[in-house]
Amino acid sequence: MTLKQLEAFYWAAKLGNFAIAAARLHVTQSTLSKRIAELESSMNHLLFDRSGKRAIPTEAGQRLLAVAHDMLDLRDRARNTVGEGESLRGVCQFGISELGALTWLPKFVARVRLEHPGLVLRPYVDLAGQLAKRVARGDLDFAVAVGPWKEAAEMASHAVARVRFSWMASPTRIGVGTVITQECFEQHPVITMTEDSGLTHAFEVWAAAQGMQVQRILVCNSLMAIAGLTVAGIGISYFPAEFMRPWVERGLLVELRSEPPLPDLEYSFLARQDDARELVSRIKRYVVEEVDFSWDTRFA
Amino acid sequence: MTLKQLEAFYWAAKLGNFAIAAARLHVTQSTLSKRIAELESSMNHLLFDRSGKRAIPTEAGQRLLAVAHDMLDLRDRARNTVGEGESLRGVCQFGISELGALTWLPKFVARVRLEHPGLVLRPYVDLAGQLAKRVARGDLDFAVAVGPWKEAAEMASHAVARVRFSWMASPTRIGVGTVITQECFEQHPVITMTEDSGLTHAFEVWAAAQGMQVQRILVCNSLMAIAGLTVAGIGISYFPAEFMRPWVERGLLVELRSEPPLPDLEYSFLARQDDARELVSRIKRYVVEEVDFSWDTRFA
DNA sequence: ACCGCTTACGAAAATCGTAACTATG
DNA sequence: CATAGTTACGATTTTCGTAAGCGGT
Repeated sequence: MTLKQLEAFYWAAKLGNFAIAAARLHVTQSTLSKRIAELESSMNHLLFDRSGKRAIPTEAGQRLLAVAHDMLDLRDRARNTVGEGESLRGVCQFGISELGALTWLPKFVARVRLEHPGLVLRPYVDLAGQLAKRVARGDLDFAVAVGPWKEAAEMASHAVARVRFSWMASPTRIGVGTVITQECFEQHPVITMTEDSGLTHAFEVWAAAQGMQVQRILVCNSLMAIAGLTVAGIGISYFPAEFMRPWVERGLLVELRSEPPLPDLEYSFLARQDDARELVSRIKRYVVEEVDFSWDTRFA
Repeated sequence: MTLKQLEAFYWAAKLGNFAIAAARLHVTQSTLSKRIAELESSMNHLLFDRSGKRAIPTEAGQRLLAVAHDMLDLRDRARNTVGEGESLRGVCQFGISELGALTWLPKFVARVRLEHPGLVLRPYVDLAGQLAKRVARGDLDFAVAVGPWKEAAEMASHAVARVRFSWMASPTRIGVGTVITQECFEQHPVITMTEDSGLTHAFEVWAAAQGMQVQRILVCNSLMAIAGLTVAGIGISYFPAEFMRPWVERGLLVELRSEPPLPDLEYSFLARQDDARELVSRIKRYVVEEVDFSWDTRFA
């Protein structure tokens, strides 16, 4: 029994398909098939029922699956536990949403710089879609963005924060207390971020669920720019409620309820699934600890 | 990183010596050394401080050690969980002490036969020393006996029961309430089991600790025979208190206190350390559950 | 010089991918 | 006939043991 065999078995069982599992592990299907066959023979048990089209784990396979998962987990732990306590060095390129950049990024950077003086951080601010693509390509070590919203098999995501969003507009455009309905979208232009944005994606899902038709005359890739446009009375938009509070308090924007309300957005830590580098797992811990979308650079 | 490497590292760290670890794993020192070197290079960390004579794990090694242990544990679990639920087949030869044979063996056999009709059980009754030797040689799959009392590196033992022992004699030989002291050993012959017995070994340890000189005129390899001799008033001996109660209650024997009292004896499940067969691990569970030295065939 | 580990090297075995093959829906 | 998995086979890589090397005591 080897770790490779267990890994092959695990992913084949998990994905229900040898070919996909093989791709996942960067080996040919033949290799994967053989690894599983070896495992089966070393255990004297068939692990898959191959009669159908999908590869279904047998009873024995089911039992092994849980143990195999723990093994692989432990393998990653072993890899990372060794370098523990030493400070990281090298370069870490990561993606971050604009909102993140304006809220928790400085604290995060400060903390990491303090504990890992030898590590060069290269934050890259962009929309969720772009970030995901870059992580998948390996340009970025990880990203923190809204998601996951495009199912990509090779990506692992881990939710790190929920953020409440509200519709907002300038009080010169819309009365305080107005409830956003389909009607509003006919009267007011909606300003959204570009398509690649996680925010926009969430909005589209929401609008589609209500069967709403929306005129979107303005699309922009910067949250702060949209905020400016909204304050100027160009249209209505939706923002992280907490983050915009200063504007609301100064009377530049009013918060509007909608029926149904916008769902909270989930921000996730996004990395390649097969990236077990110590760098990633350790930095991830800092992200989990430091992410705080209510903290705000503007008032720090 | 492979399981072989982790195993090599684990035993080298645990035993503090590459050569012994290599023997333990049935490979040459060169192979073991290389496996560890590979592990070190795959981790980019030295795992041992080789400066001294003993191989001391480094800081990183220490951390890995715990994880490695869990991994190996999990590997054995993986091997065994797969066949779980199916009934065992084949032959199981195991050793058992006379006391065990007269107490819990029947229940144990009944239970195993019920759940594993395809398994042939071959209990072999002998003294602890012989049993241990046979287990080590591989003649027996396991044994349950007093011990471990000879430190053998390749044996794994797991305590399964404590049994209280008392000095006993015929009331025709010795007054009720007599306290056993050095003096008694000058007046009364002590009947013990042969040297290979765990009981005898425990007695010798005890006697040596008190600095006692003992005349042992009678040595026998059967507990029941010794009981008969003791009832006949030939000498004094020590017995599992609970097991002899029927004799005591019928007035054939009296229980005597000694100063200090005999220690409880620990019975262990004994198997080869490198024997990870499913048979052994599963049968072990039955032993642990069924061992009960107070149950008694004579009255079942 | 001995002990404990590493290195060199060659034989044996494994691993892996290409490509052909088989079975299922 | 297309999809999903297995088998055959040869090239490459890995693994392992023997034996020599090497650095402390």
